[in-house]
Amino acid sequence: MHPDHIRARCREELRARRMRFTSARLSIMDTLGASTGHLSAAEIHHRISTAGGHLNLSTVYRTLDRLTESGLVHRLPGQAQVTYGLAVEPHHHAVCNRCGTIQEIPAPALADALRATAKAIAFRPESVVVTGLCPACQA
Amino acid sequence: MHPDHIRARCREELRARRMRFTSARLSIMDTLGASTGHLSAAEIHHRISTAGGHLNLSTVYRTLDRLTESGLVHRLPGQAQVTYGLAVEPHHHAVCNRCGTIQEIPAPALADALRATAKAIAFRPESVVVTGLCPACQA
DNA sequence: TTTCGTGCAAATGGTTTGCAGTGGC
DNA sequence: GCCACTGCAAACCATTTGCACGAAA
Repeated sequence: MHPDHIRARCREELRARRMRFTSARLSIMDTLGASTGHLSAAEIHHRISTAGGHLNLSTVYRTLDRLTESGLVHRLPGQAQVTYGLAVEPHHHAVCNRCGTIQEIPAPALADALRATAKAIAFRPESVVVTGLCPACQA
Repeated sequence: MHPDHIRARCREELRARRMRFTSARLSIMDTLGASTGHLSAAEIHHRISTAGGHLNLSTVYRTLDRLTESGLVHRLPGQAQVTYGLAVEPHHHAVCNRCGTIQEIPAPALADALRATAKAIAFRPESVVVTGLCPACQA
């Protein structure tokens, strides 16, 4: 996603929720936007540091919490640690039970079935995580 | 699942993998079989203790690892802790992002779409976790 | 100026590990 | 008897929390 677009969206969403637009929030959104996959809190912190930024790890955690609550960021529990990604749109993942690799799933087929199934139990779905074995680990 | 059936299956699977049939493994399998939902390591440990059994918590973890590797048990990463359940068959769950409640999803519709989608990326699916908001938390 | 957000450091708690002893095969 | 498995206690490490300072509105 384009940095300017992220900045704009971030500002807008934060304002809508009466949350302040801070550099911590922006740099985390930027970092997530610059990454193709999901990142852990530690990875985000590391990337910001490497890029010359400065942000305390506990602030990363707190900020991710707020952003998750606000719906800007999406949380994905993993085997050992939680990872985060920009909440772009219904976003489906395949997580390998052995090596932990996360890959995106092209959603269309799944989306319809999901909607129907979720409706049956009054559940409002945000994303689907399929766990199993990735191609490499099937050996 | 019936205790005798569990015991038999446990013995059989363990033997097939040259793993020993121990009381720790059996009591964990029993505990999981007696529960309708998934349980955390701590809950399993607590239930065994309450039932008069004795099993060290670290043994519970190690045993669950081995059983998971063996495919007897199924691991489900949650927000704060990992939970485990008997690996009975493609098993689908809806996990609430807010309260963490796990509910089962009647699978049929989802299962077909899943199979097709997974095949496209050569992923071998074991289970599907839908995250979102449960009915109670949609308020 | 009033809150809300952040840095820092210490605490928390689920999970892992080293080592010595025990039980399955 | 051999070696995988277990108990115990200590270590680990991701995440959380308390408090005081600093910055957004």
